[in-house]
Amino acid sequence: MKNQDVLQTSVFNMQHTVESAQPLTFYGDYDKAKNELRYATSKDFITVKFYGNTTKGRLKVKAINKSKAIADVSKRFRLSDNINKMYDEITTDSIIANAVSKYRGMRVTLNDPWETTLCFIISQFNNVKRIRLITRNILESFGVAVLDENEKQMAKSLPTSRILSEATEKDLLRCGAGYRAKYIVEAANYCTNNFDLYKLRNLDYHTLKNELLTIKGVGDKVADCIALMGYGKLEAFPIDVWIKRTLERHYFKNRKKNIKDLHKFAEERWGKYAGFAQQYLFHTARLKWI
DNA sequence: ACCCAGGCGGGCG
DNA sequence: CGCCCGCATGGG
Repeated sequence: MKNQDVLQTSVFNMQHTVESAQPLTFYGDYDKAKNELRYATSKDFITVKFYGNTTKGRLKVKAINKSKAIADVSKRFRLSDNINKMYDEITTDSIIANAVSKYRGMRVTLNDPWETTLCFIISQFNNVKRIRLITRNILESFGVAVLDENEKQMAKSLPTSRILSEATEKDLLRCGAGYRAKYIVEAANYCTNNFDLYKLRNLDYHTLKNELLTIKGVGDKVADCIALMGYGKLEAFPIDVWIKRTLERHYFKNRKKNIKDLHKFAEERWGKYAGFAQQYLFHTARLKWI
């Protein structure tokens, strides 16, 4: 069929999704004018272009293996989620309502566990621009060539943990990773030789998070990011500086709260979709603060 | 020049 | 436990 390369969407906004600082978007290439995203998987180079509006649209996918690419896009953007139900569950107040109204259609993406781990180790005590820079440098230096039918390189995909376990701290310093360089090498070694990220998919959220915390360089916040965007645990609620500030400002009259209390607050208020709520609060705070 | 960034590990009390 | 500090690097 002619339309095999098209995915129908409803309540989907690619721009908000891509611009909200998620792993796919750290190493993918997004053209805002065309509303087109290009990214490499380990086996293909996918171009996905959005047509239509948030309420109703379609995604046109180009790749060597189109059916697999379609499946990848659908999974990454979580297109089969009942997003309206999720909005109903998280819209507890005007703060969230405004964020949802502004960024309706923004999805929490579902990414490869190792890629997510790598991206969020890099993210710590860093800004989005530099996360993207470092990720791109690692992609350039250690990425795996993705070939077309004629054995010609189309792109590079992010290196596996095995590949990065062969790298040295110095190599990663050259990529701009700074003091995180040693965390990356250690995590790559650990996830290659002692700890299989791909066997954790069936764990419940709390067990998963405790497992992830055994990786050096992964603390409370990064573990939640990995659980949320690498494993799809929507109840995971990463608390970074933006979320902490925005919660304190809007829900605690600017009073300082500790991380533990904020986790408790988020769990009680947004429950199993706390991470979904978090993405809206984060994106709003990051773009609009001051 | 100074401050900040999707925090974390380690050390100390 | 909880708290506090140093940490690499580039952009505003």
